[in-house]
Amino acid sequence: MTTKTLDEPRVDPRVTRTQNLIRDALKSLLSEKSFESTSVQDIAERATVNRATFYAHFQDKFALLDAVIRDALRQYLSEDDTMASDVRSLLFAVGKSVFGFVTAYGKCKVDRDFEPQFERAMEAELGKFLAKRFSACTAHVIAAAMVGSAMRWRAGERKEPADRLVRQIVDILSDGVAKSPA
Amino acid sequence: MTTKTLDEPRVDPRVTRTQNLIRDALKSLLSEKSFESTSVQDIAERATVNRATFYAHFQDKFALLDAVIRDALRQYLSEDDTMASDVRSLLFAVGKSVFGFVTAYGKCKVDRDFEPQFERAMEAELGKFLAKRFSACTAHVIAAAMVGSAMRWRAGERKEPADRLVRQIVDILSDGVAKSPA
DNA sequence: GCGAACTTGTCGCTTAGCCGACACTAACGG
DNA sequence: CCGTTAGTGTCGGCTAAGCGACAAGTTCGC
Repeated sequence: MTTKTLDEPRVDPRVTRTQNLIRDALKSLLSEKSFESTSVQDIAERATVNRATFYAHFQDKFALLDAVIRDALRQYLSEDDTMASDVRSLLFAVGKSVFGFVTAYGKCKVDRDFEPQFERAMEAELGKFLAKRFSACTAHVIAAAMVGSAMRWRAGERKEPADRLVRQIVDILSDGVAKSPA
Repeated sequence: MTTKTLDEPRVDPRVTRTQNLIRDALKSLLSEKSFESTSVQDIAERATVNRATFYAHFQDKFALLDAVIRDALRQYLSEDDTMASDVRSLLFAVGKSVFGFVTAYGKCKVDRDFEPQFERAMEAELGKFLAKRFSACTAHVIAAAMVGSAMRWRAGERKEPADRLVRQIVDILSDGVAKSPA
């Protein structure tokens, strides 16, 4: 059962195609060079799309990066067993998704533009996902905790095993800070 | 040194893109099903291109197959050391290219439409290539001999080693039938 | 300081591609 | 036999994408 709610507003196939071309172009470029040193021209060229066409679809390269990251994370979140009913297993599944996602993007060149965008996009998308299960406030607390931890772990070059870290985070979130060991 | 003769008539990037999309679509489909059972609709769909657009670029699916095959063979012929000056090594290099090419297309489903088209396209393209070195008549004799042998070899499921066969063909072509063993 | 080279957004005009519909042919199956 | 289904090739009207040029901003090195 795909999510076909029947009221899709008909989208020109050219539009979806060029959007995909542009998205793929950025992904491909990010595996070669830093986001900072990647220009809109580079992206358009790689996508075999005119530069003006790029701007017809995205406000700038940051908006594109945002879209790409959010889509990819949504993919991760939908695949996993994130449909668990009880809170602990749900959180654990989500945590695994997030850390898996961060690992997948581990090869991207780290630069001043990429990192904050990466974090912001993840947090927003994860928040949106969690809002289906929790109150808005709770959802964003969880999202911030998960993403923040993952980014810290990423920056530390992932020395700790992800699973153990995720378990700790889940413990803290579900039982509260008070009950966690000093 | 690429062949930029300076008088290229400027081609719209959309055109080259859709042509590539269509070509790739056919290649991709041929690795899954027979050419016969592949419709123009299938190709257009896979290429994310409208069916009408297909007809703006190719007369029908046969013309497309022709173009795809010829392009691929040209690739093979340009890569190899087919620039040899003496006739024997030139013929040998060409023979290797042709047999290599046929091998590469060995996985394609064999059907009533594909085979003749395959042979015709190869022969034409190879003839064109050889015409740069030989008279038109000679070129086509060689092309027919090479391609015919390769197709026969292909039909026999390639029992003989290609190298030995190519050597025999080269011997016959360069020294004449009279001198070859019975 | 000041050009040179490069990027960014944006605009009007042109063009390739999408759509829907059309008349046709071919292969089935009741 | 004729209705059903699927494919083919073509057409006129609409729309997204390409082009070239523009002003404006950045980063150089001289």
